[in-house]
Amino acid sequence: MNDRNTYSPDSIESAWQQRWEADGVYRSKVDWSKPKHYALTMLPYPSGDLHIGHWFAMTPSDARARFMRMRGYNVLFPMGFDAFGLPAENAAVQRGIHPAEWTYKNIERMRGQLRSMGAMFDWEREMVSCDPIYYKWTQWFFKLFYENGLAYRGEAMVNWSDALQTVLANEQVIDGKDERLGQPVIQKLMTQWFFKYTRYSDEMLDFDSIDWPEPVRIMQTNWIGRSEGAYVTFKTEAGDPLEVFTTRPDTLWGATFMVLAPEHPLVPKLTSDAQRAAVESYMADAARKTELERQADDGAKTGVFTGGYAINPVSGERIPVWIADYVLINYGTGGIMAVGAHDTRDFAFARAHGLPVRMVIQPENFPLLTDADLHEPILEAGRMVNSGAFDGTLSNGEKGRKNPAIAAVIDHLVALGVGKEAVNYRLRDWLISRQRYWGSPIPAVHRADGTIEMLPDGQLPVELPQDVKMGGVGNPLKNHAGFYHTTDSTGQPALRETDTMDTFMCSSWYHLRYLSPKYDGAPFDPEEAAYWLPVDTYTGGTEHATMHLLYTRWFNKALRDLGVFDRARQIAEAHGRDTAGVFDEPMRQLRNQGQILGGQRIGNFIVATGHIDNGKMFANRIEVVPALDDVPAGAYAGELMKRTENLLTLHGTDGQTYTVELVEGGEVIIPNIPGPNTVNQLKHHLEVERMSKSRGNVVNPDDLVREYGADTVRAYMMFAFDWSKGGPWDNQQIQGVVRWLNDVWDIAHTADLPEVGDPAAERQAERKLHQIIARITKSFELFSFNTAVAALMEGRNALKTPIREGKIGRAAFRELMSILLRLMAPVTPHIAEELWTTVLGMPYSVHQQDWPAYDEAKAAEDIVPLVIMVNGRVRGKVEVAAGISEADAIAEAMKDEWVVKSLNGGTPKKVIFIDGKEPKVNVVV
RNA sequence: GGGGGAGUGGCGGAAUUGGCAGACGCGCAUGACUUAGGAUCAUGUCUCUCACGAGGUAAGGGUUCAAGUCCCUUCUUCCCCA
Repeated sequence: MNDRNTYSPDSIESAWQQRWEADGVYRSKVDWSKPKHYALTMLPYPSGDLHIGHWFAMTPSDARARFMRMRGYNVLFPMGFDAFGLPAENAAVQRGIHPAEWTYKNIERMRGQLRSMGAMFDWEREMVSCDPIYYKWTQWFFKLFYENGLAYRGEAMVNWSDALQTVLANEQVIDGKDERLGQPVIQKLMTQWFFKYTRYSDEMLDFDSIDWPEPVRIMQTNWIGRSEGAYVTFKTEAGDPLEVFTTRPDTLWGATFMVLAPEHPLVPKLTSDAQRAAVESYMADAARKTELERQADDGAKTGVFTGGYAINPVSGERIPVWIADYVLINYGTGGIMAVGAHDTRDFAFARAHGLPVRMVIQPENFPLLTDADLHEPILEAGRMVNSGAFDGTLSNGEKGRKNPAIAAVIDHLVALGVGKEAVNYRLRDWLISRQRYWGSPIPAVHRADGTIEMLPDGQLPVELPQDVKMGGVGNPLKNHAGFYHTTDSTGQPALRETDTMDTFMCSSWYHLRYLSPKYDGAPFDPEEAAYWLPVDTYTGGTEHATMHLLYTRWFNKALRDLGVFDRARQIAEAHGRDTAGVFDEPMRQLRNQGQILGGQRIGNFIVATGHIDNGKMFANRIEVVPALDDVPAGAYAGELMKRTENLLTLHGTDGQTYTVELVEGGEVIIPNIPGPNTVNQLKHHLEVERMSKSRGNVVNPDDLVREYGADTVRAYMMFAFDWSKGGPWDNQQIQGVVRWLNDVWDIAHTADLPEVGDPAAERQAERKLHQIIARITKSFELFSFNTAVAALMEGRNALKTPIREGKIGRAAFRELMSILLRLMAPVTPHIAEELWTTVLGMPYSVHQQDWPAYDEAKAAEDIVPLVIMVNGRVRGKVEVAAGISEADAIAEAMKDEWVVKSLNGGTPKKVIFIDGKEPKVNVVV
């Protein structure tokens, strides 16, 4: 046995990787004679190490790109790095290393790890978003948008830390305090850069031309949040106009109060002297809350009466005006008319503050209730009541003008000059400013007279200065005199813009830079774009459904309208390609993979104290401790496995699982986070989480590759999970993949093949392999990678025994192996190449071969089982010739013992024949 | 609070349009390989039943010749967003 050639991945994998690279096997070049396929997978952030989640996302995408290539497409499958962002700055602060140095070191390391996957990435097309040759064009796009009215300056709330004199990202704020010093963070209005995201709202709601998953389309649709309705202008008692947007103008007569955002400009004027103290105190509280906290619905809505009143423009009724922080100033008009009887939130607010409600829509067969009798809002369709001349008008539950009541009221508002029909969007403009160092600078200067000037193209890129001090107080770019103080185009002193761009800006166009990463005449070479665009298949996680994927669609539409694709379009048309709609969307097909979750996190423990009831701990104190040394008697202690709402699951040192519920008002103590915490806070620190470096909960793919080889890890990633779902990591069944590849290796090395085999066995093996060609092809088309690998294993099963028994002859063996190895090539590229080229001596490279042709005749079965059912239950099976006729099948079934017995001499009520590869007869008695 | 998924053996998971539930694996059991076995091979492995058979896809109800798949109610759970 020792002299047998055993499969050892290390001895072949890196050698093949080097050879493929040297031979340029995966170089993708424009070739108008072939159909193209641009396969794109979301690029990684260079956090330091590739984790198993990257393998899970990328290796199936790679396998599919390889499959497309074997099917005759010219495939582009590039890779790069989304390299700007906060973690690099954090590393700089914590370790005193420059963000650029940290980032490039990580990139270097991750390139090596990515190569170890054996993916078909074309490395000559790599892009790095923090490289000046990349961000030069990010800046160029910014300028283009600015010059065409798509970029503007506006005000927005930021998290401001007085102690650090800087703006913080949401994730740097924990429970209202900054994560570095634990000092308070407040909300502050600042002037910042925006893109006119809402410009394409309606177009982005149209998904007809793209094949994207339904959940993503729904999420984007909700995110954009188009609502049809009307603007209605109320008046304050002082006569100031007070405009609100409503989707329900048909309920205008039921508006019994109004609610404004605390920041609304009319609030000071509306506020009565009696209410002034309460209003001002409420406004101060609101300023301390983040937008997220303000919107969080805790049931009891807070709010304060201003003491002022407004006049309802249709009824003339005088109604009170309140302020509440759930109404946001930068949303809609910053105020709402409240109809408690027909809106859930307004109803809750009215009941919480003792405000009146009035029913103005009466559903059919429903009583007309008074304020006191209304126990919940009425959301159904009905007829208008209590609405003057409009009583009886049908409100059919539709939105906008399709609703007769809404249409009638809008017409009335227009006639009175107090309102107009309007469409409102939940979507707000894209705030792209970041008050951070590690991002692309904005190529603008502020002149002394307050005007803004963009730098000429020749001066791009504005490079980030290298000699900055990170981690101090204030903005490093403002503190850098040489960067901050500059001159304008006329040589006058000016201040450079110190905001940098949101990294979503960088990732909105990276798929274009892959086309020609070194090209200097434009963001991309139009010759390349003409051939490759758009992206045909984009793969990545659902977490990007509403942010990145919507930004990149917006970006693409803006570029299209600004003529950036014009040259590419001309070139494509010159090659006879139909370009209708081609440049409207960046990615034609999108598919999402799920997430690989980590196992238990090691190193953090919890001690919970309280009372135990029925085995469950109701804790009034939960403490995070470094070790379980001194556990008080009666406490539950262990590692945190899981958290849902306020329920924790602990894994005790005794192996038991404990359930802990935090009681109302119970305290949570986490050493790193001072002050009172909630169970939610534990999430940041302990929970079973997404695998990512920052959470310190990592299965290292390098170790797996060292132990099993890249092919095994690739195949396992594809085999062990439903790709669209993901799941908790577990390497239990990797052994099955190891056995499979060992078997294939041994099969390929079979030494003593007979010259002539057993024809029946050969035919059976051929049939099976042709069946799996069809199944694997289908699986790849559907991104169903686990069934593809399962079918490949069946291929092994079909060959293993007959070959060992000497029933497969030399010629048949070669043919069968040629099919199996080509089918395996996308999944396990190294072993497939080794066996194909070196062991069997077929023409290099297996990756440049055609996908095996499916022959239906070869796949066909001669004999199939006929399933005989009585009343839908299987009662018998007989072997019949494939393609049996309905009459013959029924005749066969009628002979069946069960059928005869069940009929008991009578005739069947009904006989159903189901044709197909496996025919069935159902006899109903 | 809003939105989107998902519930199938001990485990991961299969199952176009409704058409033999449990493919392919893991694990486990028994046996073989003259010792051992984290190797390999063979057989078995949804549950109950000696068996004939019966039941079974979170729970309950419905449609159908036929339901994991369609409809209604309930429960559990994950993710995203605010």
